[in-house]
Amino acid sequence: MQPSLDTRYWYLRDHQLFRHLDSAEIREICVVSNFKTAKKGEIIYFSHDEQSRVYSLKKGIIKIVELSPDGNEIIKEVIQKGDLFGQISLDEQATDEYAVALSDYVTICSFWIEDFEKVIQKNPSLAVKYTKLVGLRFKRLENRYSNLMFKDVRTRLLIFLQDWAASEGEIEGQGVRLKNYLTHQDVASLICSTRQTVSQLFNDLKNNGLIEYNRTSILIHNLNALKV
Amino acid sequence: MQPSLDTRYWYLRDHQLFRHLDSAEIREICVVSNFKTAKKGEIIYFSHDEQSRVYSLKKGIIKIVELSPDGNEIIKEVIQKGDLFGQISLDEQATDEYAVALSDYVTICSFWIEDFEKVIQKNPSLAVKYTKLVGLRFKRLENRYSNLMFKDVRTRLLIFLQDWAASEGEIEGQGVRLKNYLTHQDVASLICSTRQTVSQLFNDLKNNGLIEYNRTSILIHNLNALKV
DNA sequence: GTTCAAGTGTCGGCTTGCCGACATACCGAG
DNA sequence: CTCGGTATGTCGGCAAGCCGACACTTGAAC
Repeated sequence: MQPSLDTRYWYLRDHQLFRHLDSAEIREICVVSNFKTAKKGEIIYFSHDEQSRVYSLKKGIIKIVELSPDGNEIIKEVIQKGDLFGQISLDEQATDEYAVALSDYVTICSFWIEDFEKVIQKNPSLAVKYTKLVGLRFKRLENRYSNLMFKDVRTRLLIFLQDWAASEGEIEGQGVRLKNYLTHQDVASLICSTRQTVSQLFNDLKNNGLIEYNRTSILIHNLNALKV
Repeated sequence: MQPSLDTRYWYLRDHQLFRHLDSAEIREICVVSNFKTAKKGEIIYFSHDEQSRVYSLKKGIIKIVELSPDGNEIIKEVIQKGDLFGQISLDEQATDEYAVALSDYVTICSFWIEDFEKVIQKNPSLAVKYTKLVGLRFKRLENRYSNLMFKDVRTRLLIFLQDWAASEGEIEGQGVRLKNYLTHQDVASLICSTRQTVSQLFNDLKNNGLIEYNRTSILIHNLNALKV
């Protein structure tokens, strides 16, 4: 069930990638866009047709997951509103990854990479913006990689919390509050550790008075105190 | 000492990124290009001016290195002919990384990212190609990342040898020969391990009759026998 | 309210592979 | 040839953190 052209128009117009285009250009892009919704727990893409697409998250939160050979899941990324995912490198290579909705009311918008390439070809400034976005994602991954190499689990968790707080935290008194949509297992998978270790570290932090938390929310009393 | 415009022209023309451009376009790019050479052991870039550049390796082999907070070096990538490196995300963000020539006769070509952006603006099809190249690097990094998460050191070394053999190996009888320009320390840093462990594993492989090696060359008797 | 599955807390044992220490081998410069 | 610096070989001790096991908590479904 596709939303009306108008709705799509307003979403695209709102996206940092398309903001600077004029309305005729946006309308053109509208035509080749595809919208989809999902609710918590649903798997969002997997099939082959859907692997040749670039996605953008309009609403909600999702995680990108890949299964390891031995069946463990690795979370490659948590995607926020506005982020791009899917075949952002614009090649056709198949992957084993899929996306899972972590919240209700997930809405995503997607393009065939062929269509998207055409759009890029037509809008040089879009080309530059897109290139930079992909580059940014590269940097982010590089960062995770070097953390994994150099920091122990505890430090990785602290960095993870800081990043999370920086991107989504809401200031509350002296501290920062996070809406917690991740399980310990999720966090473990994001920082390359195990459920048990994460659970233990969270309790350490709690006992040291650095955070409060429950299943739905995390309160970091003082961001600076988390600094390594 | 810059090579002649002609030399530059032929190099750029040869690069997969620019191959489809016409000669006038390439000449324009020539003007903003910058060439540099180095020999084994030399450090290639470090300063701030040189961090706002995109590089392409014309000849030789180099490694991209970053120092960890505690002084250990992490090899982020071994760069082969034609590969891009440097500020490929096209932002200005400073990094602590630098490049070291692993062979003699290293030649690199670079662009100011501002210039490069202009080139992209003029040739949006270049943006698509560039994005795909970055995407390739992204995939490679993702792979390393998931290996690091899921495989033990021994397996990572085996995978590393297979990849190396696939990209540079020369068939010799039943096996594959590699020109060995990496020290155990280098290999360790690439697969996230330590010198000692790598040394030990290499000897295991040798004792099991899977490989022969010395400082300058590695012979893998049978690639399939390395398969995990 | 009851039920049940998913998420969390906690405990030891155990393994990997890191680390320091030191010996040895190799190679280019003089 | 000798020297010195770099690369490699090898050992044992040690710690991080993984893993299985199991109990407890929570919240949504009925």
